[in-house]
Amino acid sequence: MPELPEVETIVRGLDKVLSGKKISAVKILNKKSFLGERSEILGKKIIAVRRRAKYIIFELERGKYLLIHLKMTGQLIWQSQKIPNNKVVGGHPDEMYRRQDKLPHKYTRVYFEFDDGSRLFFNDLRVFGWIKIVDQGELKTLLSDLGFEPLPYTKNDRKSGELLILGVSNLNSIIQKYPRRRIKDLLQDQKLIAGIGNIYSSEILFCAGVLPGRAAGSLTAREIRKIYQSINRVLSKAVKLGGTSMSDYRKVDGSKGGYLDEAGVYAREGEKCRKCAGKIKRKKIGQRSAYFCPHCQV
DNA sequence: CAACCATCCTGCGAGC
DNA sequence: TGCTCGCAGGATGGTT
Ligand SMILES: [Zn+2]
Repeated sequence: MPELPEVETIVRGLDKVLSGKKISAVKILNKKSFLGERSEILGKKIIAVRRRAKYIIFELERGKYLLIHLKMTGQLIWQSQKIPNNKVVGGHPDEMYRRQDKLPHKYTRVYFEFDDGSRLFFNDLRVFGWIKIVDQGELKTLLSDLGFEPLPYTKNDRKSGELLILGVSNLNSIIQKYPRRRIKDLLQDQKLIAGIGNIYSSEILFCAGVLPGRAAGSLTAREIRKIYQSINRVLSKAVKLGGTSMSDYRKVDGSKGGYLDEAGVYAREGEKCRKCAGKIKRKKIGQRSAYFCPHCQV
């Protein structure tokens, strides 16, 4: 669920509040959601929180890491002990979660307690997500197959350096290498470009004016440039809005809503296109719904 | 090689 | 009311 903008948002928030805190307890409410021996992280400090693709990485003391994937419905909420309104929320904005009041609730699978009494809750309705204890070697292995990071200057894994950032020439090479694959599928392939999922692939292609089912090899140089620009525009706008995750909590905070309020096509089947008078269509591409405007996209 | 399928889970809304 | 079906922001491993 959460894609790059949502993961980036939660990572920025958590890095601020968790850096320097010591893990004093780990409560595992669902065994499938936590992989590893919990004693390996008890008493350890969190040095930093960052991400690579849609993976969240907690760097701990003495070469240990917590690797987290939110998958479809994962959500992280940090809450201070003294001021419950002082919180950081990110991940899935599912309605189910909004109906729950106190934490932990029925979808909380794991939570952490820190030395200052604050807590971090991992909620995950569908139990696809997980938290895994790894060392540096395992971390590297698990992340080794990931492709380019689409956005520059975000908080991805700095140690891997600038080589990770997607440039227009990289996009060209990818398209040349897989000319028969559909462009939406390429954009979502984590081994090629890391962090784009089902919302933003549709949004990017709407922005670029390209139909999601187009074979990569049929794209003109101009269209490829437009797609490249759209990747940057759509994702950076979503990051600015805090992803799609936090609208509910943002309303509580009196601030603005998330990206989905402004989505051009995603989950808007049958609704009016924002650029023309036509209606948004939905079509299965690679077993997932692709949304597009048949008039604005060619 | 690309497209399709099932799988891991839980819940919602539409239609009968 | 109760049932089935399709759907949901991910990723993997298998088969045509
Ligand atoms: Zn249109």
